[in-house]
Amino acid sequence: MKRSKPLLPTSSHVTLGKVAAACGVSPSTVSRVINGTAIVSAEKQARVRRAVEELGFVPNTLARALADGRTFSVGLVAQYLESPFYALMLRGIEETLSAAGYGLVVASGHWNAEEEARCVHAMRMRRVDGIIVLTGMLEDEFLIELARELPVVVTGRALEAPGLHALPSKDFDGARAATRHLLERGHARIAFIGGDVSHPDSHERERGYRAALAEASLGMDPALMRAGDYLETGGAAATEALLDEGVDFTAIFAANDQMAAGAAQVLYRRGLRVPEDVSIVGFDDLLSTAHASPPRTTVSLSVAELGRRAALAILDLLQHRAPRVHAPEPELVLRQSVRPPAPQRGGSARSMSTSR
Amino acid sequence: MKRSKPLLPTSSHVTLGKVAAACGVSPSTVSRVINGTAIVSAEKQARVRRAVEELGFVPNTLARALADGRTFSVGLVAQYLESPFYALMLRGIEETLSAAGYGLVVASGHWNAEEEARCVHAMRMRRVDGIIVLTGMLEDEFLIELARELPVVVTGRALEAPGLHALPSKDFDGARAATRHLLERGHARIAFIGGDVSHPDSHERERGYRAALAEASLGMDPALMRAGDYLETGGAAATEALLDEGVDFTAIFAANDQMAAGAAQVLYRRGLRVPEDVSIVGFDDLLSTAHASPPRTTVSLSVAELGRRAALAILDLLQHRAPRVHAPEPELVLRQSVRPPAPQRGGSARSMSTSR
DNA sequence: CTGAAAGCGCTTACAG
DNA sequence: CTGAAAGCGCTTACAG
Repeated sequence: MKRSKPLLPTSSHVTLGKVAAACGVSPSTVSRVINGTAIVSAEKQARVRRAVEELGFVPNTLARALADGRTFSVGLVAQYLESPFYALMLRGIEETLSAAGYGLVVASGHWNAEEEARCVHAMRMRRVDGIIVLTGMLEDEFLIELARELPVVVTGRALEAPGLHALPSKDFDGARAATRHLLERGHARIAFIGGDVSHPDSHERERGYRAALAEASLGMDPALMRAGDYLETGGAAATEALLDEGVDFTAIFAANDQMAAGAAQVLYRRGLRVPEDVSIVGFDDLLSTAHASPPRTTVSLSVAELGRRAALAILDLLQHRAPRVHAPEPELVLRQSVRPPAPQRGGSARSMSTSR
Repeated sequence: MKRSKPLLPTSSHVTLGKVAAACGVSPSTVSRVINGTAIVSAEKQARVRRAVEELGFVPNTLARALADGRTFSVGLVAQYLESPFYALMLRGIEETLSAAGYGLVVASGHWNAEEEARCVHAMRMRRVDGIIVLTGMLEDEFLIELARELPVVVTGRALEAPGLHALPSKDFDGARAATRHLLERGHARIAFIGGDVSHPDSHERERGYRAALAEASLGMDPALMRAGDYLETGGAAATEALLDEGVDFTAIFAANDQMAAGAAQVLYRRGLRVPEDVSIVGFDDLLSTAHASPPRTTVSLSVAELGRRAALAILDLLQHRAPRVHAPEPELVLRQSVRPPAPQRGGSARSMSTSR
């Protein structure tokens, strides 16, 4: 059984000129039928299409870009590509851009302004039509100036400037909702594990926690507030400290899911059960959070959808339309890591941990 | 306080020609100093560099590519970007390519040959210098033909052809090691949850399981072998079936970590503890596996490192060197989800689950 | 060491 | 409706 067509019936060596020669029309005409950019007689259309097919012509986007100034590709400055958070974001972005015929050039800045600037520079050399920046450490001013050169979309911060669209997330609201949830379930001693303070959202998440406590007329206990880094190890370390110092708490609100996972792990190791002994709420709603044991309650940022919207925003900008999109509202996702605190017959996290 | 320099001292509108005009040399000379492609008098070098600096010249990679045929970018055909597995891979690839001055164009094929072929086509229009394909469903023949057009690296399969380098992983060995580990710990009733059968590696992983059992002279019990899909939900469903059907088992070997997470979740929900009641071993060593509660034993494929090597391989190919790299050896990572089976005082998974 | 010239593969006014 | 021509921003033999 023979194939009627080769599997890969295309060649990069065939040029528009050769196609033109092959079917006896001018290059201009070939260009026009390929791009549908002008009316061409049906007869020539057919001839051209056949030749394109037969020769396996693969149009050279670079040459096109050089001629008309558009590369149909956008640059993405991410931070840590191995992070499940960026993975979700990337999913949404790639999906949307691909569907619109755009290519995606990615680079990661590792939360370092200089690296991010290098990424931006590399992308400009490649003449991407626009750039999406995922939070990061670049100064607002830098982005504003960049947006004078080409369309820019940035997530995770609020910013207004010509040619620039920002998609800030309501971290404050989300964190407040998470904390309120714990309060409503009867927790009064809620530990907070903060994010990396160099990330702007970590302040907002902490503010949300503080606000909810204040609304409940609960005083702030510094012993309950722990520094973290948005990584599992940070969540684990903070939880260990909490336990080792004998701090009294019945619940933990971690500023992201990765830290919540680290916290859960330490509790597990110390023989404390979630949610029987300690309740936990995280933030972000990573894929793995729903599949933890037990599934963890968290604040969903709809990260993949955020990515989609960032992509839609850059697409708008590229078409000279003002983007209307904004980040999805944070949403509390109830799962099984929260329960009212155990009655105080010596069952707080503290006494259990010290009793071991 | 004023800045001495603007934050973004570059402009895409400055061309090499303008730089040349600005400092009174020919474009050729500017090109030569920028690329260090020929000896230029120190005096002119200095003049050119100053002009480049002052005008904020950003070389146009596209024009360069058109002139000399190299884009310095490579295409990556991934499958599901939101998957933690691809996230790790991407990390390793981007890191290596960036360091070498290459750009990365990503697209996802969603385990669908047609979509993957579309990705490949889009990348060839962009004239990437080479393509990395992460497993996927493209026929071997397709890749072989593609490699005649440009360098290709493919992970997850064994394949030899000119211009192509494959990085198959030893899934069989890994799976056998995982199963042996369970056997050595005294488990005889080991359930196996298989991967998506359309992925080539799932067969190898199943073969490894079978081989280990055979070596231990244990008969194959079909009731212990469950179909999965490499997703948490599949692992959960398989585990539920196992429990509901009252199958007798003391351990589970899941063909990947995501299914292991799903399995653990179901066990948790049914009141079975890991590892006290049931031991679990997964595969891949995703970031979240080390941070599960309890941390799960798994087979590490060193995915990020695999990504790095795939990138090194394409770099070799691009430099007309024969790649020497191969995938890292799978490695059993011992954590806390395995323990010898409980003594048979009615403590098997089966009796516990039915006693609830 | 350096410049003028041709060419990379397209697109797009400009004239029919 | 269609073609010849110029131009996009570089690089690279080719001659000094």
